[in-house]
Amino acid sequence: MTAEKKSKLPVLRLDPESRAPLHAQAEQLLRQLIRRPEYSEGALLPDEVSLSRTLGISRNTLRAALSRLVAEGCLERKAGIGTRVVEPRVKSGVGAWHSFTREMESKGIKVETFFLKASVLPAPAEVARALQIAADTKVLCVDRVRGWDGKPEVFFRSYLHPRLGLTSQHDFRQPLYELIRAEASIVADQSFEEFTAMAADKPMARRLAVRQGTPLLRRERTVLDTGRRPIEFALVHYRCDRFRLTLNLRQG
Amino acid sequence: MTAEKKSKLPVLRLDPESRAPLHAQAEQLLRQLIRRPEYSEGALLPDEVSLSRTLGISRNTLRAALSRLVAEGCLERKAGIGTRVVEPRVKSGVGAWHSFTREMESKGIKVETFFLKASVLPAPAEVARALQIAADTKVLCVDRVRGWDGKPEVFFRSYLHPRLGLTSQHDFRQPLYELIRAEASIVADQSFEEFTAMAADKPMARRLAVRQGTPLLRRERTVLDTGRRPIEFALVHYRCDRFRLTLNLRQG
DNA sequence: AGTCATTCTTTGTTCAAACATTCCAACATT
DNA sequence: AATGTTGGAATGTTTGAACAAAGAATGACT
Repeated sequence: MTAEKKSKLPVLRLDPESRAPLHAQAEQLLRQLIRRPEYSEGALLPDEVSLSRTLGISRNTLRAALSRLVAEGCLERKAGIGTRVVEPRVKSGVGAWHSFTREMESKGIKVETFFLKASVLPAPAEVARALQIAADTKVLCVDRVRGWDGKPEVFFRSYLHPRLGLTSQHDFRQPLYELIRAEASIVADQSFEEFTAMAADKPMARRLAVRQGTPLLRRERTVLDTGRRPIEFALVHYRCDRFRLTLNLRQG
Repeated sequence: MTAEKKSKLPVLRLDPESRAPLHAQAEQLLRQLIRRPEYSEGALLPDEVSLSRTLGISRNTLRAALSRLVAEGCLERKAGIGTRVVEPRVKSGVGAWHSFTREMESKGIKVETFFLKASVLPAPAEVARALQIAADTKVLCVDRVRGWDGKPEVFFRSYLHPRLGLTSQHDFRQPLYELIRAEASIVADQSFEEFTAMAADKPMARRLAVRQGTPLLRRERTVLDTGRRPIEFALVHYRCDRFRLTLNLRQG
């Protein structure tokens, strides 16, 4: 038996008096809906056909509202599965990196990955905390650079949990998550994230081919597996002049 | 006669071989299109009906692509006018604050503004640089708090250029840009911005009704007038638990 | 000349319908 | 038990159509 409960159809009613468009009203109702406790734990929403019938609007109109909530990071849709509320953690609005790569490619940008080096070293305190291991446990640290048109744009440093059994002998030119998936765990699309602004120090400036002191965006990211155990702690640095942060109101 | 040229229909062709959805392909083509010089200065795009015919897709499918570019800030649509390319300057991803207020209200959130205090003081170095005035020139500093449901969410500190002729006697409970507009300049929708993460110090914690040390988002914003002269330098502080930053690739 | 109503162009909204794709679960087969 | 197949349920894609609303241009009237 699954932990997923099929949710009963909630009572939702639009205001026929309002001059606001139906998709806007639906969006607002959905916002209220997913703030309710029964939806706050990543539960599945009713399917689109039922929901549109409940609201008395067409499926297209409902989907317009849903799409905006998805774009905002409040909801997540999967074909064949359903629509679920994204857990209100400190989560990326961007989603996992591999989906970002896909998104880039859909925009006609071919992302290239360069492997720099892999080394085994005692976990720094911050890394040990994120991976839930004892400090100074040996972890694998992989440095990579991504970019396009031959120019580096993003620097990745990944600390991988020892449980994965990866060594510096593996081929890190292929996508990291393929490697992890092949090796052991299933990567869950969950992560805790944090952004900070900083200036490029000397090694970082070299890696990204920018001048020292260039503004960078530092992103910390902890990726979990399906059992909610930490798999990877990543430090990612973006060039501020190539990436943009936008501010959104958080739900709930 | 207007400076607007009605643009000729550009030649755009989708790839019938591609397995990518039509709306994604259209989005990609539009991205290339608006990067061309004839569209880089805020020119009007061809109307939706013609464009959809040119692309060989339905108007609905085209609009899906357009809507994403609008949401991203690349395009701007107005009923009765058309769709124009947004100028690719270093511009807020959020747009001007008053539009954010409007957006909030469209979501059913009534934004309230509280005026705290206005004082005249010598410009700190950072402020002087942003406003392009000599250090220690007397400037007007206005502190305000915005929020909803009676709870403070955002703290604003605005330093206003002396050229505007505003004094602490003005009524700062009304929207600031109305005041500026009435007083002198025309506010251009242009700004330079920067985000930083920080922890709440004592006075900030009091203003936002949070505990000291709460993570905050600090936003610096310089607003220009139509003549590209600085009007306002604003320091805005958001509660990290209520607002979210998302990462986007910058256009251009 | 100025003002108002009309009309045209353009985006905004909404619907119904059909088919494709993805995933899961149940069943059948080895 | 392991594997393969199939069908159902969900989202994804796309179309055509009609009308609403906003803005600009036109023309009529004062």
